[in-house]
Amino acid sequence: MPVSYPITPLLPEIVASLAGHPRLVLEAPPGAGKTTQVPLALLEAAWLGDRKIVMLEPRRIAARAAAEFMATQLGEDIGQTVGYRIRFDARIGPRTRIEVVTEGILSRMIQDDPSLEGTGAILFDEFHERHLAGDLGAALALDVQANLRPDLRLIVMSATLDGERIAQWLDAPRISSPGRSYPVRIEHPPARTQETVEQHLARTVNQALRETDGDILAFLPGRREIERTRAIVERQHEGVEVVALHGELSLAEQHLALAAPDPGTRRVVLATNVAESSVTLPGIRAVIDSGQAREPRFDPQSGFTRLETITISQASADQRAGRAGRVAEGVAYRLWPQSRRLDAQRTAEIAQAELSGLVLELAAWGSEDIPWLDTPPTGAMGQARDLLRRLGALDTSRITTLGRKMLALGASPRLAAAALRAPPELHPLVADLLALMEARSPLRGELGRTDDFRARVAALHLWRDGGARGARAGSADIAALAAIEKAAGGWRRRLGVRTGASGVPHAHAIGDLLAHAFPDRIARRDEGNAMRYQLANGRGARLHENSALHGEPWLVVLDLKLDARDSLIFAGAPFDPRILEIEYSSRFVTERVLRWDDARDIAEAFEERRFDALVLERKSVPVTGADALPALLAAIRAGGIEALPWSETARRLRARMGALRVWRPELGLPDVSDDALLASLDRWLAPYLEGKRRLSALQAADLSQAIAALLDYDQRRALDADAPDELRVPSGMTRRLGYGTLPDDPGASPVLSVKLQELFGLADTPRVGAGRVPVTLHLLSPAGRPIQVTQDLHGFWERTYPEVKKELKGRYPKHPWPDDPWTATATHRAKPRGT
DNA sequence: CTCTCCCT
Repeated sequence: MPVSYPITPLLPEIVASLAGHPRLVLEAPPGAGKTTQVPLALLEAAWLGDRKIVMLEPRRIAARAAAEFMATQLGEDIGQTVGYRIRFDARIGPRTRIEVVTEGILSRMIQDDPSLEGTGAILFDEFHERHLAGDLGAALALDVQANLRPDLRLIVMSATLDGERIAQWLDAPRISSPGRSYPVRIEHPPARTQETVEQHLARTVNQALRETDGDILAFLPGRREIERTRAIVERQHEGVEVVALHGELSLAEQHLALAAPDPGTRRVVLATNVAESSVTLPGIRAVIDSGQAREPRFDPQSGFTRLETITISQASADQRAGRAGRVAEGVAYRLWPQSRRLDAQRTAEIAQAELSGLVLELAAWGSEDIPWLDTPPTGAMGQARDLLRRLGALDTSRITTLGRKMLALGASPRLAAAALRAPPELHPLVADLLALMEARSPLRGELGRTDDFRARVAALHLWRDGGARGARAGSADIAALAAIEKAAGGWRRRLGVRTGASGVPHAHAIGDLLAHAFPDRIARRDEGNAMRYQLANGRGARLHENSALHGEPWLVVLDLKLDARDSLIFAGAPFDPRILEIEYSSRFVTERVLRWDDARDIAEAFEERRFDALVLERKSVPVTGADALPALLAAIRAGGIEALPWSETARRLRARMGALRVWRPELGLPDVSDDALLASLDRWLAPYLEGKRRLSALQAADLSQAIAALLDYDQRRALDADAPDELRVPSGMTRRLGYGTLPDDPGASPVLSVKLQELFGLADTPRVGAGRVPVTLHLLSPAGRPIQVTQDLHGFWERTYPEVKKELKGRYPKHPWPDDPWTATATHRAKPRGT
């Protein structure tokens, strides 16, 4: 008797649509029967011939369950018409026509046989989850269909789907099926001011207990929030069973959550996203949704992935609410305002994940230009290529032989690189590391908090050697160890190893192997602070207070919490730094590094030996003229032109040059302003710095010479003539000209300070600048007191001198004060010479 | 002193 499903009436339409068009989008909510009924219906399609159907499932449990369900429906055993293929486990027979596979398997199948010989249709189940492997598989399949296999049928199936966009991407018709579920009433209980999510949720639990029958499922972002909420709910209610459900729980604990509660007991399940898709809970009548989830976000800048608490999408909210309507009408309480708009769909994993596995697949495929639904972001792609080059999987952008082997091994690129570098005698240990690295830590209790990764390996070995009694009571989850051992067995088969590792490997064996997987996360202890480490990628990290790794000089960091300052190391293993010399000799550089020590006013040279950003050795080396020069010039640029040892001579020389440049531009004198001198240090000053290590070794005389050398011979002669240092006055003495200070006004008239009597006999103001600029006379009394400032000596003699003379005569009677200064003899003494 | 989930 064929059982009827909501999707059953649509099956002929689905088959017919695919006969006319090789792609289809099928939207059907949970309970419609699409996962099991569609593959069986396609089996009868004429266009399929005797080809196979491949169906992708995002989870191994779902793949196995779907295959079993279909086999049962056919009245067969699994491995006959219907089989499955997941990692380390396949039940496929010679007659198998429907293969249910997990997402990673499809890219393997396509890479191994791009024409997909013998496959007539591929179904992508639960495509709305938008896993990385699903997106890649779909894009590869579309590429195959477009270029090699136009007859290949592709069916994208989903519960909640961005149907219009997907249909456009696929250029495919859409068929929608009703589901089999009951109506769910949506409520938005408002939060009180200052209320935490946990308090709000606990209050809503009370409301749900009053308003509904059956069990309550609440969604929270993480374990911490679950524990806080549990504390509040348990305080408020007796006779209510509160169950936590999250990924860190043992299988036994998860089973407890899934088992039916005692009759008459209301149960409240506090869950993370596990309960959104992976775990099915019976008997839920009310859902309480915090609207939050935690998701990994890859940061290409740092190369690390961190968990972020995000606001869920509308599709997730609907999925969560749907959990309340499986058995009867239900209620969903949403802890956010009804007015808030959520994003329609969740962000695809491809947009926010680490992409080294994807890039390796694409390198093997030979093209990144395949029909993506969402194109992978360039930043993460670039980071992935860098990592793959570092691991030896790519040279520039082509896949290497090692890269192909890594892909064939089927571990993440990092772990695959480490596995393939290991000598065969270590393969048993490698198998354990692959299994342990891919699983959550099996350690529990006190030991669960250790950051020494070796403790996980030790727990596995103890358990393997001595069974459940071998593992110390309470310090490890036996079920988790069993699952890890199963995976390790799979890796052993793939590596061609018969027996598992046992006993205690030497202290560095584990770190030495894993260092090959995380060459960018090699860490060296700080010299000053034993809790701090420097990572090879240039970042800082620290151990937590009770670290078991304290004292290790070298670590490979396996897991950390990213922080702008020092990240916190969650897991690591010590290793022997000699492997770096042996295996990564090309990443060592020895470089001369020059530094200016401002406090000591000295250029220092070091020879540094580095591994990436880690400075391993630094020794002082003599500073040669050639390499001190850049440091000195940089120091001068930093300190400014005034920091140079300017002598009075040099200052005056520079001032005169500045003046003449303005007075006689036709001479083409160089610009000697601060900015111009700083900008051209390497031309005019560099020759005088040669061989010097300290700035103070630059003598004032050097600077004067360097300034003077800015002029050629003709300019120098013009300078002496037209911007002279001093002027001879009628008394026969020479007096200095005062030039303005740069850069105030380089062309200002220079000042000649002179006693009045020294100018007797001089009719007019002396001029400089080839006669273009009168000097500014500061006329002084015999005692040097200022009498008058003027640029018009002639006018002074004529108009002012008669007045001034009277006064000066009284005050300085011993000095000559002639009535006719034009013809008088100039003197700098009290009495004219020879009188 | 800590973290959702999934997979070759």
